[in-house]
Amino acid sequence: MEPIRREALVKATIAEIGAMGSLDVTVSKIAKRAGMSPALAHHYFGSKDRILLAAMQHILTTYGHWVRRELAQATTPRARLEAIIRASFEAGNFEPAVIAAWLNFYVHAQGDPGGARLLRIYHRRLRSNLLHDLRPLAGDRAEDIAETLAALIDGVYIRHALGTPPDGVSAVARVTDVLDRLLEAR
Amino acid sequence: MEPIRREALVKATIAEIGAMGSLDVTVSKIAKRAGMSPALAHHYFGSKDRILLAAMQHILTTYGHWVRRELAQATTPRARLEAIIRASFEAGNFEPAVIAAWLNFYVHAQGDPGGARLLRIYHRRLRSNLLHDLRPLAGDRAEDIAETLAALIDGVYIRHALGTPPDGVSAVARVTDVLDRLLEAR
DNA sequence: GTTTTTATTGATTGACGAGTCAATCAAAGA
DNA sequence: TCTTTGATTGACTCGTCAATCAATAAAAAC
Repeated sequence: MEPIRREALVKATIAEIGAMGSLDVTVSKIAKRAGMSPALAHHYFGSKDRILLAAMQHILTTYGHWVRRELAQATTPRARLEAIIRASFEAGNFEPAVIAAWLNFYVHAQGDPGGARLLRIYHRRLRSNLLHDLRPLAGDRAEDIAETLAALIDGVYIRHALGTPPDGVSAVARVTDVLDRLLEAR
Repeated sequence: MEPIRREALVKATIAEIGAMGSLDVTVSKIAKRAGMSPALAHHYFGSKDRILLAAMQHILTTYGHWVRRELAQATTPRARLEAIIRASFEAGNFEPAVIAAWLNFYVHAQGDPGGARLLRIYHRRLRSNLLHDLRPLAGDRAEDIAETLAALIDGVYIRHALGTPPDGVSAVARVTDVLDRLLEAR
């Protein structure tokens, strides 16, 4: 029973965050959405913070799946880089719930050590993924380019998430274009 | 008396946001920090949202000053572009309070129309500033480059604000480097 | 068939915070 | 001097929400 309830709560949490557009989300609403009493949510997670953290973790895990799925189809370093970029702009990332969760994640990472830890993991993973395939293409400029690409991915994501209507395809095009310019440069 | 109180409240709000690391900030705490009763804060601003909005506006205004100050010393389009970039990574932007305010600003922009409006203004201003000096250098590629630079600035800012210790100088270097690569490319 | 364990909830508590209001205080006019 | 007006506050209301707990139902173990 426990794993079922936990999963239901995590999904309900993400949905609720999406509906509210912020982390100002009540345990009661989450529980109701998951079809149980607020008390039961506390029973399984102990506290509201733990529920939110589990939701963040779930989103990162899902993102990890996308990266691996895209990577599986790529062979050359260049193709693998594009795969990583494509995973970052997967349509699922622009679901309102996911956008809201990411933004709030950023906020939470300032104070909550658990959130900060998760964010560091995401940063490190993205960086090392990029680095692995940049090395053979850019040599000792790889680290610098990786940092730039990572920042660009975050920036483009935020702009698509907030301002312009989300468009994964053009987002990928923008980042890959910069990638190519940086690679061709001496 | 009114303008004095309003300014004190806005400053106290920013300080309090910085101290708390989030927009979960109480009117009471703000008022106490500004040396007055909570009731008085309501008297002058009407509601908590208005106080927060005024704080955001204040941050954007300050940023605008920095841009103009940097621009005043630049003559060539290339120098002006660098000035805009430099303003975005001014040390003041990395004050914990300002970082917290920006991040929360992003979150709020999702739901609150006032916040969304302010964010649009910031986006448009940055874009048109960049565009103005990119046109003579990049012709019809200017719009595309402006969009990329804007995203990169946001992305680099967030990474410096959250992860790596903030370093305005290297942030500026990273963005200007990309700018140059994009300009030199055919 | 009885006991133990697990799942579940309704009701409640305790804290906190936004916004209101009536009452004071002080200065500025008349 | 009397009065009006703006500044200011303490006390209060009302709502919300996380967390607790005692009680019940159901299943598992013995």
